[in-house]
Amino acid sequence: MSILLTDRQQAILDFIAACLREGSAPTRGDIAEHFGFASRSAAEQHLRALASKGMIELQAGASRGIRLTRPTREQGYSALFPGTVSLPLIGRVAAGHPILASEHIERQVQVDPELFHPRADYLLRVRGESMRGIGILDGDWLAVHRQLIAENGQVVVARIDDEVTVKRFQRRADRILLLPENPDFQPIEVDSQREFSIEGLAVGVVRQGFTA
Amino acid sequence: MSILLTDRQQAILDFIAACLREGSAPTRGDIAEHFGFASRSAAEQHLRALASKGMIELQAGASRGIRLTRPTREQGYSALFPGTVSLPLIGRVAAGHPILASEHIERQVQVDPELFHPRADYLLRVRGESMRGIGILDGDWLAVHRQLIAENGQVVVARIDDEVTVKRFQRRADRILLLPENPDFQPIEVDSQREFSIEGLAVGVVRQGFTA
DNA sequence: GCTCATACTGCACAAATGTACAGTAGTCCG
DNA sequence: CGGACTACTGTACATTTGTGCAGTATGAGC
Repeated sequence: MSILLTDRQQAILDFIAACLREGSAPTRGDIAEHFGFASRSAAEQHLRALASKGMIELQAGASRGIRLTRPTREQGYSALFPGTVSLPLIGRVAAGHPILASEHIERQVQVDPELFHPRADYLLRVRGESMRGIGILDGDWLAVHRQLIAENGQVVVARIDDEVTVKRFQRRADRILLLPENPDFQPIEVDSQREFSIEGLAVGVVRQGFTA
Repeated sequence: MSILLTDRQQAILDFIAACLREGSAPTRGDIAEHFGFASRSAAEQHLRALASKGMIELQAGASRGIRLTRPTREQGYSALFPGTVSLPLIGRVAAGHPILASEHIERQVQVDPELFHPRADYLLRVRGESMRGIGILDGDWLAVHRQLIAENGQVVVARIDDEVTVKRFQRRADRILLLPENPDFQPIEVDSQREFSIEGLAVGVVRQGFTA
């Protein structure tokens, strides 16, 4: 069995997504009626196919028990997943703890992770003005995609000796530079003495309000 | 009949909202089981009460046919209404047309309007660098709350002779000033010759990505 | 040609579900 | 006290719905 969906299956999946957007999953009868099937069994079989391909999950016995599982990203199904339309907001990161440790999560924020490219995994509360030059201000929420490597010039969330910071990444032959975007700040030079890791890539900003 | 909900009715409503967040509305049986009712009729009657008070809408005959109607905002039901968890993104605003005219809407963006205070009504694509000083860059999406008046110092979306602009608002005895946040730009002075109106208050920013 | 997968029709049955009606008990109010 | 309202129990029945089984037609691949 191919993992790819047939046109028909894709159409069924789209219809299910549309129904969920409207409020509730379709019944077999709804699907049959919409596609002009004379029999609900046709719908049932399509659901089985979609389920076996991992696109949906069927709850046995329950009416309208259809859930989308893994969203086909490019279609924007993500809006239908309660768990995925929100992002954790990370506040003060304590030394020695992973960023996403639950004690750092201030709240869940209703922002679609798929809004950003690549997808955002969490929001990090920015402290300081070192990146003001590219419009990242103190208090802003930085959308971050988790990844361990970066290319020169990318804006990253990095950890140096247990301290988390946002800077532009620059790898030289012999050392790593973390560049601020503010003339009032000095570049940070990372030598091998210090523990260094990249936590993620900055993929966006969310800001609430403006000071008058 | 009071329009206010009893404690029990509020609890039922909360449960329905919770179920919808999980994916689908509850059946009478689900409600009865959750609250320990021996009979599904108890659930049915509560649903009737909620429906007659306008809190929910019942679809006759359909299983799980419960919809929330008016969200009690402060409870965060807004997340359950497909129409209210997203904001329209406004692109280029054509002269002479209201901002929210449908031809200006580029797409719907999954961002919770309640994230901002006051609530955001739409997102406006920012053009130009005139507000760079407070971190509003070219291409950013400005979250805007519709309102027709503003106080001195607030960042507003204003319309001057059919042109839409984002500036800091300053009312003087004899004239109105629109102040940029960028030394490369000059303040705009609005005299009585020109048609002027405030479209809304800037309440936040959403940005996708950073240029390397 | 045979086999396999897709895409359906048709029938059937049991469980889930919506819904109506009758009745009990407590509270609040005039 | 009687009446209205809330909050339930209990029974019953017609649909709606999920689900299984058998069968037809079509196209792709060997």
